[in-house]
Amino acid sequence: MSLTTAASQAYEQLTQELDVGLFGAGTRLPGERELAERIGVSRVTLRSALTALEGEGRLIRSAQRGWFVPATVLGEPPSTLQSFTEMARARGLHPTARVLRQELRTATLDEAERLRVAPASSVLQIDRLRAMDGTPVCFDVVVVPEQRAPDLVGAALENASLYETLRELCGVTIYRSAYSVAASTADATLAKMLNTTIGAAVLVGEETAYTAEGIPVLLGLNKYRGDAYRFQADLFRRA
Amino acid sequence: MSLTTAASQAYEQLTQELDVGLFGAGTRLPGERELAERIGVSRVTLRSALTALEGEGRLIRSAQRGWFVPATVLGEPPSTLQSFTEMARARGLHPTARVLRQELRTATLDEAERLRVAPASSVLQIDRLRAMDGTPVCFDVVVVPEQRAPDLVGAALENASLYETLRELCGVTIYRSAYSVAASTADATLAKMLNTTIGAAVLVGEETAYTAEGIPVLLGLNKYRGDAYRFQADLFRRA
DNA sequence: ACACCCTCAGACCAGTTAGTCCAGTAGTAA
DNA sequence: TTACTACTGGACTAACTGGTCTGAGGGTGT
Repeated sequence: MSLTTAASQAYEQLTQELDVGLFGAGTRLPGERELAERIGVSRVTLRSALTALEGEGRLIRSAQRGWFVPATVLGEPPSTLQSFTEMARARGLHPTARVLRQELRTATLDEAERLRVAPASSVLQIDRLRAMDGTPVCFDVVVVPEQRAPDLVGAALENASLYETLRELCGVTIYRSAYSVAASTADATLAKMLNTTIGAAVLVGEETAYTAEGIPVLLGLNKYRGDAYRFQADLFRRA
Repeated sequence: MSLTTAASQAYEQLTQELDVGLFGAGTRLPGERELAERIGVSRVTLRSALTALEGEGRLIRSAQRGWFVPATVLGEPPSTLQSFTEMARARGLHPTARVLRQELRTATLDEAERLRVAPASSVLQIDRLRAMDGTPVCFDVVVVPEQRAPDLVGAALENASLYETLRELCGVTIYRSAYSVAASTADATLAKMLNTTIGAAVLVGEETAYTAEGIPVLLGLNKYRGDAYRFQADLFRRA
């Protein structure tokens, strides 16, 4: 407290005033000039204190507008597209992916339509079994037109993130995905793969992924163990 | 990309709201004054953001009339969220809702926390059984704090849309919902209600709905027959 | 003596804000 | 039709904000 420097004095006083709740959450602080005068330091010194508080996340700066007390946000991340790999990492788990199949074939009529490519053109199908910390969680089928990602055909996808590989190897960045999920139950084959029982709940996700230009580049079918996965999103209601 | 200037902040928010389809294609945006207030920015700043969006062709300006979302040019699949009622209408089916329970009780600790109200404060619980053309499809539990929607307690909710009732009767408009879905199976009670078998696939949705100000006003739990409902959403990747 | 760092007051800039006034639009009632 | 009213975007102003830079004072250590 009896630190002699003006900067730390300003810092201390601001910290205390924030602790006490003198400035309500989400509100704007008084202007720098006014604050500086009240605390009894110059604006330059005041700013160094404010910047320090910003570094600690206790204040938010907005140029030409003012300093704001962060509003207590307890909200989840907004409707963002998170890949399996990213989600696992965010939870501190170790994601793995075993490739069961990776080969070229001709597209079905339905696939060609959804991917907007010529019927019977060449597509790459990839079947993977995905696990977190060794526990199988998801059986995953992906279909990509060869012409939109030619370098993916022979790529090493074992334990790799497909989204990241697409971006780094093929220069294709996924921007938006149309996603739908439904509930189903496991048949014998799936039950064996996911190490669960026949009839167990399964979450089935269908995905069509697009670039920012609106070009469809990927069809996905994910079958998650019902007790191991939860799909999250933010929805907005139309006015 | 997190420029702190107010203009770019407004731009980012508008972009996202356009992305998630908050404003339907071809519709008029709310007035500049209203938009500015909601985004928390002055009208002048808002207009610079709107002008930028216009330059990208994402908005159309019409003097003295308003700002419009261009009608979808390409075959962009506008796979926005379909509410229960909307989905039913889209298929030419007749949606109904039978109220099984509608009474006040005290909130659990968990509910109080999620709704940000005092523990043990009064909440209204509504249980409904929703059907399409007479076929039960969804069992639905909703919890609303009494203080945030006092007029809902005795309201007639039979076959009504809860969101619309909230808005018209209580002046509460839902802006965003944090939604999560998981797969499960039906127990005896649920199987009987949904007219299906024990062990059948069930899609369980959990919702926390917020106003534009970020105040949580509603907790929802929906249990859909797995063979009768499919959850759809567009997801976006954060830049 | 000197160099160095902290602090200060001041000035200027560009972005932001609240506010006012205007002209065109749309809907309604006479 | 006509007149009226409420609302819309368009334009502009004056005041204010943080961001940046300058030059001067005042300590401290060498």
